[in-house]
Amino acid sequence: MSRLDRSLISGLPVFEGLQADDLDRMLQSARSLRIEKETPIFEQGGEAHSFFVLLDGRARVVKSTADGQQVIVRYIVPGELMGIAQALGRTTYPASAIAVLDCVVLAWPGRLWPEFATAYPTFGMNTYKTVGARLNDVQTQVVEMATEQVERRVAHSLLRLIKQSGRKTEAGILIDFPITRQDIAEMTGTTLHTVSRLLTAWEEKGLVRSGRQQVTIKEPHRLLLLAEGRSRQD
Amino acid sequence: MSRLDRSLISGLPVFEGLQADDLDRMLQSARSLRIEKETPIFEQGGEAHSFFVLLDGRARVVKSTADGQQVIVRYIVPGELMGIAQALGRTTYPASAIAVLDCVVLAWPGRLWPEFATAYPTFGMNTYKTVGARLNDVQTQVVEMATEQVERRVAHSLLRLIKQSGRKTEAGILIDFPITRQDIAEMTGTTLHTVSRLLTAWEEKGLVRSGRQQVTIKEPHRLLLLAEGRSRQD
DNA sequence: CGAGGAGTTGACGTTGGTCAATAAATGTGG
DNA sequence: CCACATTTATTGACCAACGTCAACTCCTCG
Repeated sequence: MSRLDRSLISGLPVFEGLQADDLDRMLQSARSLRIEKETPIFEQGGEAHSFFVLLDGRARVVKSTADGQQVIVRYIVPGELMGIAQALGRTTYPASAIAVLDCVVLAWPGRLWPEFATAYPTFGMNTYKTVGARLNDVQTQVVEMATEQVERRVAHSLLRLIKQSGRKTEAGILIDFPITRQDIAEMTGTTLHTVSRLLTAWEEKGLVRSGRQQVTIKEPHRLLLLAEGRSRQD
Repeated sequence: MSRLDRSLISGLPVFEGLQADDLDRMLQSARSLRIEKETPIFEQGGEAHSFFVLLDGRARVVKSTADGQQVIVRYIVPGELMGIAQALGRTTYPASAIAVLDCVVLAWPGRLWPEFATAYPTFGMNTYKTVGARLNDVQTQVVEMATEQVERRVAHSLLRLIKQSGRKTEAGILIDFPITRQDIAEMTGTTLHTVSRLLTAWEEKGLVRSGRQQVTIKEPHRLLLLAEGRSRQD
């Protein structure tokens, strides 16, 4: 089996502050996996056998209800942790992760978590910082869902997406992975119909440009005004 | 200053697995505080100087938007941690906590967190377990807000409240602290009007009994059916 | 070239929010 | 202990946001 090079992870925020030989030792227990587009990386309710760092591609984290409805909790971009149930004392995954594009991930056996946390306290702290940020994100999302109406929620979601995963183009900032109306609906608690109507309305106003499985924000600033609810009437 | 006795905390889940002398040492750096009803314990955006265990009373954790709207993120009952920003690498509190009743809390200086986590790893793990449970809770709440309509959300909220804070009475299970229609609305992302209408409707069906600042669930099972969306038509 | 996935758009109805008025309970000061 | 203010709750009338249903178009892939 080919050795994993330290340079794969040395630049990532989660591994910041770790010594070169720490990184090497951590990599010795890692496996690298390729996951094909639209296949699951781990599944809700399944035993939390591994935790992961996404090296390449994009993943979406999805939580489903008993009756089959689902919500996209977040998107994961390269460099980010996922599936860290073990770090939170869980034995099963609370959500599923699905590759949005072909992905490369590093996977560590979940049972190594306690050793890692004590052997590399910086890594532990960095991980918990991530957890803290995510907890805050999802709480913010609850607040948005409770207080904002659909138009603002969708606007906020798009802004978050370009912040995390935007690529500058001539036309504006492109969300850098395929995303459908349905996906946006599942992130914001609405229907693909409403998302479609919003996007066409915004397109007419020159805020966005959208097509099949892609959205470009042409005027982030004006979309932000809309998201914040200033920008009285159209 | 009076010494704090180990029996204050020895039975609490967060301190499970710790030695008696560990508990004693931890208590040496704790202060005990009384907080009056309706006053803040810590405030959103404020410097995270301390973390807390609630010993007596009830607290509500509230997150507000820039424009003053607020959402009740959760209620805290005796024995639970709160304000653990430091454990998640945060320097400010992401939400406020307000005493719902007169409260007694133990407070530790936030800067002690790193020492605690290394000196008492069990405590650290227990804390992160709590964080994991809360992250899961709030993600579940997002799913509910995205997929369920108001009636079911309110039903779910009440069920969660009696689970966490219910007291058996002759009439049914009482939510064991003062809670207004407005509070329930802020937990579920609706208005006090809608909550009022729902409660009176449920009262007519014999599911609950409610009055000023109090709610009793008479038939938890039937309310659960309603929350789960089985129980077709009325 | 055909099938299936993604998107658009119109018509319609319902949920639940907004506005407003009133009542009931609690607290406060004289 | 009573008068009055304040907080909490109830209820009706109205209507808008947005979900549902349905039909149709346009891509893309095999």
